Amino acid sequence: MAGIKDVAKAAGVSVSTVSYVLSGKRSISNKTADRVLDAVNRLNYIPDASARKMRGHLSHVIAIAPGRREVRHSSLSAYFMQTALRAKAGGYDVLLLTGEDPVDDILRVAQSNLADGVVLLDVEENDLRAARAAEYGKPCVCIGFPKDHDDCACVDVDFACMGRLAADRLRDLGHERVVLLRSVEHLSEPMSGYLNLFRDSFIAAAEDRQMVVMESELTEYRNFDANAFVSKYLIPKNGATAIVNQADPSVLNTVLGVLSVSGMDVPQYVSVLSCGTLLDSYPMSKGISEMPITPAVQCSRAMSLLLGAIEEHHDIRGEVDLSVPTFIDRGSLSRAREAQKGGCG
Amino acid sequence: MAGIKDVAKAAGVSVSTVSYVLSGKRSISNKTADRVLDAVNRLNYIPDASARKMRGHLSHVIAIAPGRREVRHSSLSAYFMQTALRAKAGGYDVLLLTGEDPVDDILRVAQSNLADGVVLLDVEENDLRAARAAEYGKPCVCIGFPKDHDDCACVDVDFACMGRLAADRLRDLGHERVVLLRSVEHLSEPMSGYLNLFRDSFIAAAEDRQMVVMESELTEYRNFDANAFVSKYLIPKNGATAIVNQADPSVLNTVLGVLSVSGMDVPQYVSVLSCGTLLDSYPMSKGISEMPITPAVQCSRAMSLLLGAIEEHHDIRGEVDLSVPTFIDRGSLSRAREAQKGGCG
DNA sequence: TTGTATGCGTTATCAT
DNA sequence: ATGATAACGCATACAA
Repeated sequence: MAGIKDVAKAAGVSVSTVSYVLSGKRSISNKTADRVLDAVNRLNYIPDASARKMRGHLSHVIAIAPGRREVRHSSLSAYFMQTALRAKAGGYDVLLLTGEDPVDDILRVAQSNLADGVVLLDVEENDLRAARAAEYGKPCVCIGFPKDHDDCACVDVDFACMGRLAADRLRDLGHERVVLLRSVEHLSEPMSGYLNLFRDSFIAAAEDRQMVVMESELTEYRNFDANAFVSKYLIPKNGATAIVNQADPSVLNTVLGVLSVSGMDVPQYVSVLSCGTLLDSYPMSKGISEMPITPAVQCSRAMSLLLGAIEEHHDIRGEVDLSVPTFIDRGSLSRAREAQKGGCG
Repeated sequence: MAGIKDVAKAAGVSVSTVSYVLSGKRSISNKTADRVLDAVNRLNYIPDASARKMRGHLSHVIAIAPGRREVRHSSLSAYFMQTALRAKAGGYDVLLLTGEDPVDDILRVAQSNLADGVVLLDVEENDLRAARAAEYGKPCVCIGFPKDHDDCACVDVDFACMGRLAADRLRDLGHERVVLLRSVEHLSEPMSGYLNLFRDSFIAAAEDRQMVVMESELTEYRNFDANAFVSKYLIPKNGATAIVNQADPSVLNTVLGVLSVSGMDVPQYVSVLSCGTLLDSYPMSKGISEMPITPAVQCSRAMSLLLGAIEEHHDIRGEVDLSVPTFIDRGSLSRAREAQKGGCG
């Protein structure tokens, strides 16, 4: 591993000249610059990251902390990769923490200056990592919305808004009876914040609009019975005309299979709207319209905030950045079947 | 951020005493040790990672490099997390690279000494990252089995062996006609190495054993038609008595749905064996026996090799560590239906 | 048992 | 336009 001294020697100049050629922070004659760059290439010189940091006081590394690792989270790698991409675009690398002893890990990498900032994933309503953000001594941003966020910034989709938008959209299509399909993830306590944010807001908005909301039972994955679900909520005369899905794509897929076999076409017989999910990278048996989570958007905003805090010394503590939910039409929504028959409901 | 000087001042000792108290590399009187540790706690002192590294020449960071990010890979986060866990157990942190410009990224972090070693994920048969491992100047281990692995170590499940074991197991149960279910991932060129390793070995072994292997068409996810698959390969008189699945769990799930609806019970009518998949964290509609990929095992071995190379200066270039496939019985295998009727085939 | 001094590889501040 | 050198925070060889 050649160092700056070797380059200087090879180019016949001093170390400071080499440094300045590389940083461009003062004017250098073309002749010396060429000699230096030539030596750099010949020796394959790359500055040592630690030594560089000792002066600049920035490691150009941000830490990313997933939640407890036992939480099933199929979109986790999307958040990892998007964070890494955005970080790299800003000249940063990403350090991946494990999720066990989350606070300890964050404290260690933050206080040892291994990382310049922290991104928190899988943030729960009562999140210890967020609550203790003040101790990190480094800027911290949550992807999610913890109750106690005095010392960190929060970036998330506006799930309360999503609930209202979902209710509006279905009501506008004449749906008056809706069933909410939820899956096992909800069984773990404390429930993941955003799922409940959406649920509560959706139910409130739906009731405001005189809609009836049924909720599927919460079961273990393996015990989920799509036939029972369809029989109970969709077949009866007063069954739902629309499904709002919050469950795992696979659970939804199973339901779609039963609907298909039973001749209950989507969207003619029943409309389906999936909320807070990420279906586009997932092989669904049928296109399902969706108000998705948006890892790319959230990670991008999180990195903007974080880099602003690190490099411009912005104080981002307590900042909240909720983004308006997007809607992707994949053709699984239509007017409610009664409304279709009876006219403009 | 308190430094070692602050601690020394607060404890009324010299910096070297503080350093030695913390490292335990020479004996210290209890009295001073207590004073120092007290000061350390009071000031919340954590040594600076970069300064420490300047002496030790180890950053205690390993880089993990996923393949091209557009490759769908639902188990990616399992590899990330397992690597991070094993690394942390050895006192290392994990730096997550992005997958675009893979070689550039690796060169940068390796040559700048940001990372002490490299783990390659999503390794393809012709993998540029593995082929150029010599340039990294740091030990490198692949999870996967590239053709050119002169300059890195390889850790993987022995997929060739898995193919033989799968053929044996089915043949022992009297299955003579088997259909191989594969999914869209295979469409991208070059095909992911391990999928083909298994396929080729399975087909060869099956033919050795006088079995007939059919292969499902390769289609896009959204175009996969489970009904057509079942009609074509399972319903005919000379249809398959067993399915060997290499496809995405969701694709398999769809097939299981069709089988269930058609009254073709698993395993009474048709046996199912899933190979090279990771079903246990996945909500299948029915338990499926499996010879799975094993992220925890591979990551653990990869880290052992890597840390040995980093810390004991073992030369691991060219080493290949293939682990014997495991079998998980979830009750989806039984004797072939003809064999059941006709006796000991 | 403890303290002093040096060096790790850079960058920035002087000086030339 | 270029060179010499101090300083970053720590670990260790050496001195006491």
